[in-house]
Amino acid sequence: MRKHNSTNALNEQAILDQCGMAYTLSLIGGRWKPSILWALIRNDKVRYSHFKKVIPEISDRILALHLRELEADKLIRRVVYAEVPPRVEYELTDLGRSMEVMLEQMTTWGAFHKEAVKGSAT
Amino acid sequence: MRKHNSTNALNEQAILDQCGMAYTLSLIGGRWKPSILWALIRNDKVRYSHFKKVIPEISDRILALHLRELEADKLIRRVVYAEVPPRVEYELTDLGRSMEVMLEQMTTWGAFHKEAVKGSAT
DNA sequence: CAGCATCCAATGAGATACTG
DNA sequence: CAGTATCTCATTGGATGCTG
Repeated sequence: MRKHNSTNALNEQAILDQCGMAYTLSLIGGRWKPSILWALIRNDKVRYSHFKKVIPEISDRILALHLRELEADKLIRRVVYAEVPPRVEYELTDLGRSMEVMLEQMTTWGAFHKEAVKGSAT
Repeated sequence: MRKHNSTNALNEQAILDQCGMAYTLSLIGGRWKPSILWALIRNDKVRYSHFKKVIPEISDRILALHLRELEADKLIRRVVYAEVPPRVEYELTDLGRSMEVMLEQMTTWGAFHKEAVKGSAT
């Protein structure tokens, strides 16, 4: 059977359900989500254009897409100012803030791991 | 320019370099890696066939592939017993153990987030 | 400025069959 | 038992151009 309705997607669903860890990964697992989150953590409010400044390589599509996903996951909030030159700011929600420690730990561990591997890790 | 040597890959490299968080994600970011790691955390030694028991949906290819990656990243160790019926056991390295707390935190946060979103998250 | 829409490329994952 | 090889498909990410 070649044409099933995506084993991949089904599998993912199953995993997300059974393992909170995979669930978490799915929330922050986009290519650029770490960078976006990071920018939000360091700055209270971030404008669309600011994202593009701190993450120059990202494309509009991906940025907008990831922002929407994060918003849908209640991690960030989108604040629109109905002004003449459109202005939109993004900020972390409480939920978003609640993952700061986790993200910092990931950063720390990542650095630690990188060191260990470079050296003579077991 | 359509045919560069993978912007995607280059981007990923750049991210990994600047952000330990993304680096960490890249280590545990495979579809099944969480499950594999989880199995390793709960059991000291896990045989190839055991993985397939606890993760029935995984295919041989992906399992072997992920195991190799984790091994390359020094997170797990592959112990081969040159016996008549081939036996191979996998276990966490010290480095692998060092991420237990992080993974647990991710699990906890994931559960927390799931609850929050289900309710009336901000 | 902020952001969609369309289209294309690259990666990751799955099925199946075969081997030491 | 514990894989490997090949091949295909799904998903994700990227480039470009257009709009309110």
